[in-house]
Amino acid sequence: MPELPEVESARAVIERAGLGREIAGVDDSDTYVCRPHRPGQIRDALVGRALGAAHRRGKSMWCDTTWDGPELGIHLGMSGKIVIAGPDGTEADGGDYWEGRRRPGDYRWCRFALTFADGGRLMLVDPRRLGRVRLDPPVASLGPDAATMTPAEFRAALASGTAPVKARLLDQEAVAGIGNLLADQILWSARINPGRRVDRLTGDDVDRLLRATRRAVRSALADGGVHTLGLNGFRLAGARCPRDGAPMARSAVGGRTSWWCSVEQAV
DNA sequence: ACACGTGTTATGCG
DNA sequence: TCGCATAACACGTG
Repeated sequence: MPELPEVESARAVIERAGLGREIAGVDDSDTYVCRPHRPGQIRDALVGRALGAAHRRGKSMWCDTTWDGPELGIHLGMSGKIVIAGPDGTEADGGDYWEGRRRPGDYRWCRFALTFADGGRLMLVDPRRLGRVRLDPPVASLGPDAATMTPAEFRAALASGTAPVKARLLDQEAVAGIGNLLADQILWSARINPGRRVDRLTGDDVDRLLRATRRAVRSALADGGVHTLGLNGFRLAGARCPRDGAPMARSAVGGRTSWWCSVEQAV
């Protein structure tokens, strides 16, 4: 399930296998995934064009389209995956985070598809349908990308308000790209309780959070996903902190299940 | 049967 | 209007 690193893999596969191929057909019939567009609206806007550059900011990605066409925005939601098939049906896909839950050629959960003139297809495969495809997606309100933000941008994201620090890390308008697993990893790495209010963070706390964020994002990008991070396997009932062996605590913070070391990250 | 979920967003409240 | 909390969304999985 995608956070920034998985979305970057999806963007890269589009860049590698999806650009410059003439779009001959579009299946935009899933009105939930393609909301607020009407069926056929995305098709009419894209047929005859091709995808240009593939961009990403946080967990949102979008492609330019040729002939001054609209941008095509794709969000993977909780369970989306990009699959690109060549004319011969050979697949390229955007990462292994589905861990074998889908076999090549299984398109039961295809919610959106571009059919190229060469016979290939670009698909959004998404069991839960929380992914989203839309023209000219609004990305201006997103915060700086967690992979490329400056220290000043990160400090600014934490500089005002009273929200729990984890809720702020998850706020895509503050910083774009951090999801639930990445947030737990960052807070564990920086030894900060997820419920700590941002106005109670010291300068040193913020510095540790910045370093932990860079480390976690870079590591997940290099290793292929958030499930490769150190806390993986320790967000479980009965788990003990891999650093000091203390019990891992669990509660909901920022509306999401959160795990932290009951000793190192005590309030 | 039932609770859970790696994301987003509409709604409600102070 | 702002900042924050919560429920809702859809649906497969354990």
